[in-house]
Amino acid sequence: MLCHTVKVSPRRSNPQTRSTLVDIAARLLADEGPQSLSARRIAAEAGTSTMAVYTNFGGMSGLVREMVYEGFARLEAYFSHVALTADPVADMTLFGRAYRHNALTNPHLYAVMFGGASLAGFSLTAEDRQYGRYTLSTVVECANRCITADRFRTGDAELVAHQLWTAIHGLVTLELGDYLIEPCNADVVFEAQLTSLMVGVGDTVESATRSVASSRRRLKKEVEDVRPEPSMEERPPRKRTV
Amino acid sequence: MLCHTVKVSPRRSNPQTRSTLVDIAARLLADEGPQSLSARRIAAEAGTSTMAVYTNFGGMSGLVREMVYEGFARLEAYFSHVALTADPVADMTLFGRAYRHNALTNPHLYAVMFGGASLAGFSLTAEDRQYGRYTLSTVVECANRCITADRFRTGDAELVAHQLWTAIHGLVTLELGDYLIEPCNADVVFEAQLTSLMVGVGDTVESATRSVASSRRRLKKEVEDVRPEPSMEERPPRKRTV
DNA sequence: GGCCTGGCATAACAGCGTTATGTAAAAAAT
DNA sequence: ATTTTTTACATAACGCTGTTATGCCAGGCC
Repeated sequence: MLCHTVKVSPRRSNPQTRSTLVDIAARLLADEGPQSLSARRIAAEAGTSTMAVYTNFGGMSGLVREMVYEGFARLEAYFSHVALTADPVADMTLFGRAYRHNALTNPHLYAVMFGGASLAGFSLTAEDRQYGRYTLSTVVECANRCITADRFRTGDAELVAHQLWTAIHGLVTLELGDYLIEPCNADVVFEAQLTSLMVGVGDTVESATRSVASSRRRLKKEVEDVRPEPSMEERPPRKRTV
Repeated sequence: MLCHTVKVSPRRSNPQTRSTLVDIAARLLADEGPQSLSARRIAAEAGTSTMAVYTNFGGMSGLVREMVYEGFARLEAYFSHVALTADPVADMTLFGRAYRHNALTNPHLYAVMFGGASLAGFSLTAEDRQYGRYTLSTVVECANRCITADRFRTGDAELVAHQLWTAIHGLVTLELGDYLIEPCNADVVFEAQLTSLMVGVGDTVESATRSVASSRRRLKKEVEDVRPEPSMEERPPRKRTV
């Protein structure tokens, strides 16, 4: 008979091991790039064997997926600190700034999340992408507020959100790829693009310019100062094996 | 040694070997994706040893770089078939369509060129990126024509070109990453984005809509029907061993 | 107490990019 | 025409990768 298999729990995995592995992997990815992210390296720094990666995550792909979820959570955390003000277009452009800030803060992770960078044979599943797409719902709501405030022309908030998302994503991707240099450096293109995007979907040049300037002023306090709080669980102090 | 198979080994730089390797590598990348692109696999399919990759390209990075240049040339070939008409905005949006068409036709190659996908430890040099950025000059010229025709507001053609490039690039990247699904599929977002982008940099909604529709009609004849001519050298007939 | 079960260490396997070495053929020099 | 030099390529090895088969042994259950 196929298993009503059982909840006998003989030996629980060390709860520290799992988070330690993710922690180290994230640090390696951030500090030394995707090339240095190997099961052996991670295991060595964690003081375990490579098997820990397989019992905890089923392989390197599982560990990378864990980090991707962490990355989505971090992006959402930034978004959650964007205040909803009486100027929805300023809020919208601040979402754009938050998106870019998150990408520049975790460039390698961002490349795995959205850039299609294949890390150790890892590739996103449809479910993973749905997770990522879900983050957009905040932006869709903001687009709705822009429409009801008569700042945006179109009635399709989801479509507008996708247009803004893809545009900002492209800028960020090329910025991370060192494609944007003087005189059209990333900052210049980004600021111009924010205004153009708002105008493109219906705002006037004057209003858009004002809102973009307003969001620039709000950036530091509402986004950059956000501390990356421990997202999944409390980070236990690093385990040191002798 | 009883190597009775082939006698085809002129010692001075067999001209066939080099192009055969690039040819096979390109086919592997296109048909089976980046994972299948290994020196051993390429050498096996070419009937040579892996050393051929090193004497001809200095390593896998060199071979990948060769393919990237080929990819740039192909994009430029598409661009060169965009006619310069009396409607510069229609021309401009046709450049956008050509850009997207090129990316969808060579998705894996495009990912290496612009997406920052690291293939076998390959990464673009500043020179490589300059090569890629050079392709933009055609778009900059077109932006200039849009400005002098009073269709675009801003005076900085290079900046406008960068805005359009990054926006379209982002859409294409997310499309290739399967992030754009119903109801906001890639086609829907792309068409809406083309119009919005033109409006964003100064065109009126009516003119932009007309020009976008015009470029849609021109797409097949001026872009999709372009045949990928042999770019680097004449492709010799594939050499068959045994 | 003894079960088991499952986390993890050890070691092996297949594959990767790369390189040291050897060979033989083409080009150059005689 | 012969010798010398050059160099493309084959072979095999090195160190690396992700993954897995095996075995030990620490725990929660009986």
